[in-house]
Amino acid sequence: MSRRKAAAAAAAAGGGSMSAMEEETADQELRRGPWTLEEDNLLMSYIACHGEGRWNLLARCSGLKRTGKSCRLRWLNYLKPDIRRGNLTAEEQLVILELHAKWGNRWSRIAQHLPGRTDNEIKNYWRTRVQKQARQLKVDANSAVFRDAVRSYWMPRLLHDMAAAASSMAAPPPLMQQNGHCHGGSSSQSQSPVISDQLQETANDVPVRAGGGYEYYCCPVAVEPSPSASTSGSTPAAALHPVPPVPCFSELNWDDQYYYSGDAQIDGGAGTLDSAALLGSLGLDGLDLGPAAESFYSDATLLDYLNSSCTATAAMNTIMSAGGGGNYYNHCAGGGMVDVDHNGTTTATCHLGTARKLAGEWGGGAGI
DNA sequence: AAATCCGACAACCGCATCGGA
DNA sequence: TTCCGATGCGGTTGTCGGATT
Repeated sequence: MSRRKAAAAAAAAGGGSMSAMEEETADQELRRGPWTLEEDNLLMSYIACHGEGRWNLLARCSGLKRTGKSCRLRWLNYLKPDIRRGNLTAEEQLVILELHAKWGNRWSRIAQHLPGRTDNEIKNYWRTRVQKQARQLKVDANSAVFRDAVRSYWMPRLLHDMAAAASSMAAPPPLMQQNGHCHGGSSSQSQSPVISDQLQETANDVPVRAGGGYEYYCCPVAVEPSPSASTSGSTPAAALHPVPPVPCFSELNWDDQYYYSGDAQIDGGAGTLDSAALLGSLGLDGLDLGPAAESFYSDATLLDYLNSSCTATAAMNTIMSAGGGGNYYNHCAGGGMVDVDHNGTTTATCHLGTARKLAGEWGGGAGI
């Protein structure tokens, strides 16, 4: 749009038609482009006195030579006091990836679940980071292949970053390092995940789930969130996940799980997992598994998963959840992950190699 | 050192929706 | 019911600074 057009629009928004001369005047006076400090101060002081809203009136009365739209955008995206600045955390990125998979380009809706973040910021993140990865893979960012790749590689990576950040004193779990796909122990910042290689591999592997050395157990299921619980929790992720009225992980019989071999389910009842020993082996002594277990929200599908997957991985999920302090994801285990999204999707992914490793290390692996 | 490229993000635009007259 | 202004939303562009050539 030309500046003249913008000026005309601004004048129209101001409430009346204008003559050619008035249009010319508006054209000359209307400011565009980056905001100056003086303009910001003017806008902030006006809003401090009169409050938000009535943006066109604000634009006319504040002395700002801007359109009401421009004022609103500047305030909402930059000046508003509760705006969070800085890089998106791994947790926030996870939320974005999850919610975008669910809702698509509903930036404003997604932003509602990330307090302090604007739709514009999320949109930019998606375009600059996520779509870039898709471009490099030569796949559509909205394609199933890309979503699979994100879920299988990017998300676990972010989960690992979250856990590492929350339990920085603890050494990375051994199983996190023995899987080349999980970037275990990587200290690279989560803000700019370098996943192209992994996603490239994923793009090749995902369509061939069997026989590529991977076995997945994925079980998406819709779970409507409880509106009343949407405000619980102090973190954005916590706010996303109300406690469901279903049995939690702690109620499961740890001695009566099954191991998932990919080819067959093998009764793992003989392998008793000692949670304390598990914690110790991970350098997470003293962690209270209770809250972690509580955070391991469950539903019928998740229980199905637990009954058909690796006990050790499930334990790892719980432990990492405790280490991460979050109750959103439960957690990357060397390429395997359980994702319990209480806004809609439960997805469990188990990496066979990890299952074997865990089972072998921790005493329940007979037959895997 | 200059030119170019590229990522990040602020800002703009058109359109849709809402609400009041 | 219709009109119109205000507001919100998503797509796109512009700008800037750092990295690379």
